[in-house]
Amino acid sequence: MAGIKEIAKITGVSLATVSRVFNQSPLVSEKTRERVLKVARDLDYRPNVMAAALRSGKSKIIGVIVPEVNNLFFSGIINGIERIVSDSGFHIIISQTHEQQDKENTALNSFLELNVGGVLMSISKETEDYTNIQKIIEAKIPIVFFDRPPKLKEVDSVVLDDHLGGYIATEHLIKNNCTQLLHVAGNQQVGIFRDRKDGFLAAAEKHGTSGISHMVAELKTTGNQDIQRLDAIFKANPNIDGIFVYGDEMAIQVLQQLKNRNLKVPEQVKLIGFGNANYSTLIQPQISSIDQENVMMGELAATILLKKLKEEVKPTTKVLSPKLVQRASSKVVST
Amino acid sequence: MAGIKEIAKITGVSLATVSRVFNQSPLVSEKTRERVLKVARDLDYRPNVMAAALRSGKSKIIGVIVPEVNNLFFSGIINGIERIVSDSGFHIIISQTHEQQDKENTALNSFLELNVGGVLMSISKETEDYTNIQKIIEAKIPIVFFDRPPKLKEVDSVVLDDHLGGYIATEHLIKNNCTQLLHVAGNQQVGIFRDRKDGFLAAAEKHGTSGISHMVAELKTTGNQDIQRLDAIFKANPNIDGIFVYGDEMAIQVLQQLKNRNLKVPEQVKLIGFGNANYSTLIQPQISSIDQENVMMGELAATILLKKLKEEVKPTTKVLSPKLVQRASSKVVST
DNA sequence: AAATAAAATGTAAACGTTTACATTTTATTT
DNA sequence: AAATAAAATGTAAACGTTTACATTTTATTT
Repeated sequence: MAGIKEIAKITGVSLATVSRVFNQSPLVSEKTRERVLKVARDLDYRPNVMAAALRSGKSKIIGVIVPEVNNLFFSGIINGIERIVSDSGFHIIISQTHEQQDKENTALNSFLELNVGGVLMSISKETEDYTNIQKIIEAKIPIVFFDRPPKLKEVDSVVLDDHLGGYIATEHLIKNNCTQLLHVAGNQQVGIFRDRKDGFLAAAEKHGTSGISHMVAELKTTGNQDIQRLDAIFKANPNIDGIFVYGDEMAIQVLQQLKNRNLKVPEQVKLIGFGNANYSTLIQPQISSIDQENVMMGELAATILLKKLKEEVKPTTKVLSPKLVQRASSKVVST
Repeated sequence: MAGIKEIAKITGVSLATVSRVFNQSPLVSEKTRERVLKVARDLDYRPNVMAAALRSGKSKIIGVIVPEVNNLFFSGIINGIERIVSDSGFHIIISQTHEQQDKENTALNSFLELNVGGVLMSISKETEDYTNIQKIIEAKIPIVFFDRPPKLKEVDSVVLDDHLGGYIATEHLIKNNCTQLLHVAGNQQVGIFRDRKDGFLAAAEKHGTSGISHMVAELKTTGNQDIQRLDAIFKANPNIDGIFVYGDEMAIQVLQQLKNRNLKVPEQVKLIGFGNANYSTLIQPQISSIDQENVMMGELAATILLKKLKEEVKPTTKVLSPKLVQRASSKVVST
């Protein structure tokens, strides 16, 4: 495998100049640049990233940390990241935390060992201790957070306006003539679920004067117990005609329960989820949802990171607006 | 950050000896080993993987290539790989092909640039040209394939016995009193889908003498056209009482269609999918499926790779047996 | 045309390891 | 106890880049 040395010898130029060509240094004349590039192409030259990393202390690797990879939301983000990073010469290394702080720490330490050039991450639900994140920041490694930033100031992040998402979903139900609203809320420990609920409450209360009533059912456990609690609520409140569920997976379960109670969706009850998961369309009726713009989130986070790798930029927080995706489960049916 | 040099100075031993300690060389006495490790711990020493990679020509990175990361099957494999690799000192780098040969090539070239220590991969559906895979092999980088090996001899691979999977699924239906069997088959270009169909045929034909009849509907397009063809089949063959679908996602669609035709599952028709996807349990009735042992597949592939990294081993092909997961959709209902 | 500034190139050391080979120490055999 | 073999350690070069600093070349100013 040819190295910078051979190229230097053949073109009759020094090592430094060849190196400059590959690092897009402006300090090299167009003529020699072309000559070097030609020879490099002829020799099928590939820069040795390890050597460069060793000398410069920075590798051409971007570390990505997500809670889970098998998840439409995060895999979409990854796709967005890949798209932006792919032709920047950087490599992506993905680590999963499975929502565990210690796995997150392991990943961050890995990144330090690899001298990654930058980090893109969404912190785990469990994470409360930021010392490992601070280590990255202290090592002057640029880091951009997406979806779930830590509670630190002066960090770059790209987040979704979950409050707006909850608001949009609720308003959609109201516009489609629902008057007795129910929000099936997720674990309120999690910030985004709180925001969705608050969005629901804001929309419901805004229209409260015009005969709209609303209630919230917060789910705590996972599994059957929740399902039973919900069923009790449906039994006690047969007039519910609009349901906003905090996530699509649970929305499918809710749909199932409504069917069991012989409630027609969307004729009697309209339903909307959150997340725009792919399985929202597998089931009949297909479930309306709130799209989280995850691909764009990944693209944006990666774009900000790449910019930070080039120049000093002030920390920014970018807030994306979720979008309504209407499907059969919330359609107005003319009677 | 302390390096090998500081440790050498403090312990009064040479660079080489320190290096040997960290590379578990047997050529170092217990006494000095302990002394070195103690000092290393005190200094919070972390080996510089870049330097090691540069000098040795092999990095402590394992490259993993999967078609898609947002997929229960592959993400399970990744989890299995992570579990095995995690405390081996290796880092994992995941690339997706999205079933495209050129993305696969990009990933493989990336791996060469990074001088990965080993590769774990499942080839894309599109891949027919193996030159990039050959490059890896020529570079003497150990490589282990999982689920979809290339048609090359002398390669290590861990695969699933899809034929057996099809057989098990079909026999399960027969045992549960189905006599008019339908197999909804996937694209027969794909080897594993052919195997599943052949397994179905083998099981059905074995019992053909005892009044079992069977038919196959091969799906070609994706989307609505297939659904309509299937519906026509259901209409023309109202006696079908046992259906084996090539995959869980399609199984959900089939269940939907059966419901639309007011056919009760499992009372009138029993249904089983393939893949044991998580959404098989979201819907009512929960769908029986064939588990692909993906986590074990990942663990095995990683184990084989780690062994190859240590010593020369002959290429092996390990065949895993899929397992029946019975749920409500194929239960015998006492009348 | 000489003096100066700017652009382009070159020199050589360094990044932190690994490893072939050499040497010393320790254990084993005669 | 000397001779030999095995185990442990050491020396020094090398992996392929980047980069601070020095030098040369080219362009600009006087």
